[in-house]
Amino acid sequence: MNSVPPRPAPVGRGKKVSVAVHAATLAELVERGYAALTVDGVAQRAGVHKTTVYRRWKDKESLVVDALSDQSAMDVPIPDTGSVETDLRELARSLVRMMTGPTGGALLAAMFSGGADVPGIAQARRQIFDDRFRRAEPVVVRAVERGQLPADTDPPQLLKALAAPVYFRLLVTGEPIDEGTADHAAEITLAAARAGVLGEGRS
Amino acid sequence: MNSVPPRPAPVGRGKKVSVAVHAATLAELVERGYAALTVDGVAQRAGVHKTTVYRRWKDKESLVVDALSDQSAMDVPIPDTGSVETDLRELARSLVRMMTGPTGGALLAAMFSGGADVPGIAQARRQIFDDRFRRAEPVVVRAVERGQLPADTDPPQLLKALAAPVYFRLLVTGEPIDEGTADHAAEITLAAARAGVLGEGRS
DNA sequence: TCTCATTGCAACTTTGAGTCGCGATACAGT
DNA sequence: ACTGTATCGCGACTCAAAGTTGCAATGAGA
Repeated sequence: MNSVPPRPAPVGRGKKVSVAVHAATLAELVERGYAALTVDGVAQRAGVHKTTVYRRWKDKESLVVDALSDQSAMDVPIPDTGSVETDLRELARSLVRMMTGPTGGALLAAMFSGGADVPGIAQARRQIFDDRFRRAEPVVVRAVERGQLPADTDPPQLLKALAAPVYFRLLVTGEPIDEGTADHAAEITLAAARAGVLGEGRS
Repeated sequence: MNSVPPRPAPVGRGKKVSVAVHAATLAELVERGYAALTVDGVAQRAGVHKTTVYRRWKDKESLVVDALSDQSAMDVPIPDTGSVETDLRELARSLVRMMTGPTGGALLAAMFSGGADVPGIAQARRQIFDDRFRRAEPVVVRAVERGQLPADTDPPQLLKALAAPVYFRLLVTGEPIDEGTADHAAEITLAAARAGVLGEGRS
């Protein structure tokens, strides 16, 4: 009967607003970066009033974190070619593609270009990476099963070794990133794995 | 005769002020990070008025970049133990030590936690790394001469491979950094170098 | 000692974060 | 179609920090 349903449909017209603000946040993030992003700017781009944004999100940080979390559900194709070399190369290349694409740009901009010390953003970032690594683990597991890698190879560790050179370029040296970067990272990781230094129980 | 020397001694009592502001900037950087750093806060800590800071530095960015450049002349001990394993491990460990120390903390805070997209800071960062890599190159050169590494091993590339895992932890995954991290990075790099994937002409 | 550059000081403008109250409106259930 | 309520628009507000300006005070060098 539900004499008085507390919140049968609490989302009124807010759904569309939410979507618009999300999109606007990502867009502003790409164009201006986190530091130069203004809530008013996001609101105007979304065709919404500033107050409305503040009614839905606590502050600038929450707004960006939320927009990021939404975007974190990006589909990462998990290669399965039967060869570790090819699989790792593909994995690295899709990472590069993500980074250089417009969507990835927003993510990276927020996560590293200004929001690095904001607790919420740091946490969201970690969550995104955990998720991504977990989904890529099968690639390593399969390689071990095929006998192409040492039995004690630790999947997360291998995946981190794979991603590290790419991020190093992006964040530290600022060198351009392309397929060659990905292929090189795959080579390094493969050599390390075969040498048995990506085993469990290592830091 | 110099009837009217343009600027015989332009630095009046400003020298001490400059030093104090520099120190204060670094200190505030460590405590609050780049984003939360206020010029007024720096000025007060330096025992100087805000206006004075603005008279010497164009804005917040210039102030931080300048303080950073000063600090960039940190001495990196270059190991020479006769063994690549030990040398690389030492190199990585001193990087970790630098990162976890108070001085390194200021650098990292400014370079990545908020100032990543500020052009001046990005440039200063690149310069610092170039310098650091150049000074460490002899380690690789010596190892090649000793026949411990393939002849075509590219020093900068090896050093980047060495640093990448450490920075990845610091900036991306946020995992704690210690000696184990350094040792692991050295192992990975060594395996890659021996496999010949750190040669010249690779991206 | 004398002088001029440098500093201290206070008041000012601007910009963006975040808040509040009120009136307008779109959607839900009937 | 009608009505009630939650949501939204709007403007005005506080607050903090960036950056500027004019003037008075002072310290270091000739």
